[in-house]
Amino acid sequence: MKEFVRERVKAVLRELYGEAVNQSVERASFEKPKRKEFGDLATNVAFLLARDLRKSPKQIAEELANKLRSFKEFEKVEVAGGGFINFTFSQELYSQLLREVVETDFFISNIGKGERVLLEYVSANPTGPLHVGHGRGAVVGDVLYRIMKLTGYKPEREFYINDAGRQIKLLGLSIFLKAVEASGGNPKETLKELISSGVIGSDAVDEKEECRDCYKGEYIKELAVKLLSKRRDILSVPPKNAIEICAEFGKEELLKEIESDLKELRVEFDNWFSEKSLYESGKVEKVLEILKGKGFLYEKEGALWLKTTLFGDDKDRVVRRSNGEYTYFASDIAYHYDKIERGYDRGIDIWGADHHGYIQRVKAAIQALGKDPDWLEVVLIQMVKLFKEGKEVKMSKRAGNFVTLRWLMEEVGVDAVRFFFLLKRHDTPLDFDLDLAISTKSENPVYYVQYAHARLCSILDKAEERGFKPSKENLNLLSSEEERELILRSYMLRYELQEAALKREPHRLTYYLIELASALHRFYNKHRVVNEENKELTESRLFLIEGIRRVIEIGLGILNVNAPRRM
RNA sequence: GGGCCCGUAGCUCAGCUGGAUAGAGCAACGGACUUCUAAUCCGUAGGUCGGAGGUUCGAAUCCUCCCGGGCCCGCCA
Repeated sequence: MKEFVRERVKAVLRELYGEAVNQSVERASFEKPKRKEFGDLATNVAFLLARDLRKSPKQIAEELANKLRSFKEFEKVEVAGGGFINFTFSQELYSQLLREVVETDFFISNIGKGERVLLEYVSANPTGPLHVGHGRGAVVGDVLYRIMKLTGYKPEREFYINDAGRQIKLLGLSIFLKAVEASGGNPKETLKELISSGVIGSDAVDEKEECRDCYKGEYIKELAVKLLSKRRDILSVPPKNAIEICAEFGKEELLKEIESDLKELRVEFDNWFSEKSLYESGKVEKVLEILKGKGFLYEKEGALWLKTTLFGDDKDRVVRRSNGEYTYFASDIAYHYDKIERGYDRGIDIWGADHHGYIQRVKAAIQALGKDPDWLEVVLIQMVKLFKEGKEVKMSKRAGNFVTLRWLMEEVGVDAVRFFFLLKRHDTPLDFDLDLAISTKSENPVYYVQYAHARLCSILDKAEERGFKPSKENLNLLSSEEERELILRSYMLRYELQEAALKREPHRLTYYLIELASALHRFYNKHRVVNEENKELTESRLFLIEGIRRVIEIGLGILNVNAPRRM
């Protein structure tokens, strides 16, 4: 519909001023005006042309409007506000839009032009349960994926498993010490022995003679107990091996748990990419070789550094520590290099906002490898805080210092979790009101939208019982303000998806649905659909009802939230 | 000290590649159920868009400075 108006404007411009002005049309906005007196669609194209044509915006707008009035699709074309052109659509055009809403895939478009995009999200370390922050990133990624798919991109979803390096060793040690404790041993003594026998470094112990960076929380103990029941001999194998076994076991168990949590949240991936595989296939060494060949690596104090400062980073970064271990950064360079090699046109990483300092150095590395740093886009997800009865919920029994995603899902249900995570733009902190999320009152936006869907279904059912069925024969009867509003809004799904894809802002869709639901409820309270006296109007309205129902169903489907027929 | 994000109604936030009289929900107040789901709707009230400059036909939106808040800045991930 916007395309339609744009084409008409272009044609008229060409006729009036020649080909040269076409680029202004591409930059011009075609938006639904804020105020209804301004019609159905407005454009600022005259303002943009004013300089080139050396005429006032108003004069240009008038000239355009005069020509545009001849199209029968426009009931009115008016100039206002110093140069805006306001279009009011004809009833016939409205009918056509509604038919498209009901009968076509009008919401699918191709602004992505087949661009291959790799979306990476969640990518939690398999060293603990998922927390609510992971959940927010997961939902943002999942919904963005579906939006991009419908707008002509070719997105794929990937989870990067950090299954190598220090944090996995720490996981092993954490479980091992709990296993010692659960078997009646003294973890402090064990730590000392491990250090004196050289299995772990002396820096692994803090002032209280406890493991410095070990994972805490009940789940470590659960894992230790579970492992003990499977392998009673774990404490009698050499400690170095035992810790490795613990690490491997813990990682496998936690990964299973992460997968099942995500499945519960209805979040899926096309590919699970293992960090470890980058080491095993030699890709980490290979990529460092390349960087070395370009002269971007140097040794200092026994460590290996990448000159990221050459590419705008604050300081150079270590890729291999003096003890020979690679840093997380090293495998991340290899990982992004691998993504690029796999042929994606663009990578979008969804990270927690606390990682923002990391963006610069990864982009620097990409540039050092001779690629465009803009290949990578990073979407930052701000913190989630939970509130119950006005107080912040901070800890979970099981995970220790954070609240698990699973707990949240059990508390408020998956529909509410998903919807609420998209209630704010992803880069603003989210205060999640648990009481609101389980409320079945109008104040709860999930219920508000779902209720609209149930209400629509109910109307369709009732009408069917009385022998009415949707008909597109007399759509011109749908001429009230509320009906025209609903038709226009329904069709706008197409543009909301485009906007959301372009800006990588899936929350726009939830706002759209709330507004559409609101328009529907307003209509419902003012007009009766089923009217025994007027079959034509009833059946036309049923057609409209079916259209709105379809749009809400599609919208909720993209959010992966249920659209119930009854509530 | 440096970097990133944020500051919009009493509260929680939309709107930000500049566009017309700045929006929504909640809370407050007043109304609407013999009618397809009142889990709804209508109305009233509520604002120097943190502040000051600048850019221009036009600024909540872009630029500079300042104030306030959050996060990050290790041979951590």
